[in-house]
Amino acid sequence: MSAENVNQKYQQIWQTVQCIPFGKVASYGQVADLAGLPGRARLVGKALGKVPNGVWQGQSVPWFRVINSQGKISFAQGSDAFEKQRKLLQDEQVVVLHGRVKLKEFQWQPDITELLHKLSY
DNA sequence: TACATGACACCTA
DNA sequence: ATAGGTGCCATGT
Repeated sequence: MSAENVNQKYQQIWQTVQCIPFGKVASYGQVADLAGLPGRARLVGKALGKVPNGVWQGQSVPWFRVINSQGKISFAQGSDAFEKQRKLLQDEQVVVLHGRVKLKEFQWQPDITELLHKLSY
C-alpha cells in the first residue's frame, strides 16, 4: 500500500465528514461506507486524527460529528478530548447524555443525490 | 519480519 | 446494558 493511496483514502474520509450537516452526527462505520471504504471504520478514526490543522481544502473538518455505532463518544469519559467533543456537539444543539447521543434523533440521513454531487469519487 | 495498538463494528452471551 | 472474541488494516516499534 503506497503512501499516496493511504493519503487518498484519508482525503475521501475528510471530504465525507465535511458533508455531515450542522447538528447531526455520523458513525465511523457510516463514514467509512460513504467514503467508499466499507468495513474500514478504524481507518476513519485514524484519518480524523491526521487532518492538518483540522482543515482540508480550505474547509474545517467537523471531526466531532463522528461517534461510534452505539452513539457514544469514543474518547474516554473525562478526558480533554471527550469534553471538547461534548461541548462542540452541545454547541450545535446535539444532546449528549452520559457520553451518548440518541442516534434516532441526531444521526445524519444523507441524501444520496446530494452526496453524489458533493463527493468526487 | 513479527507483534502490538488503535477516536470501530458485529455477534454472542 | 455490558463484556468478550473476532475481523479489520494502517502505524509504530
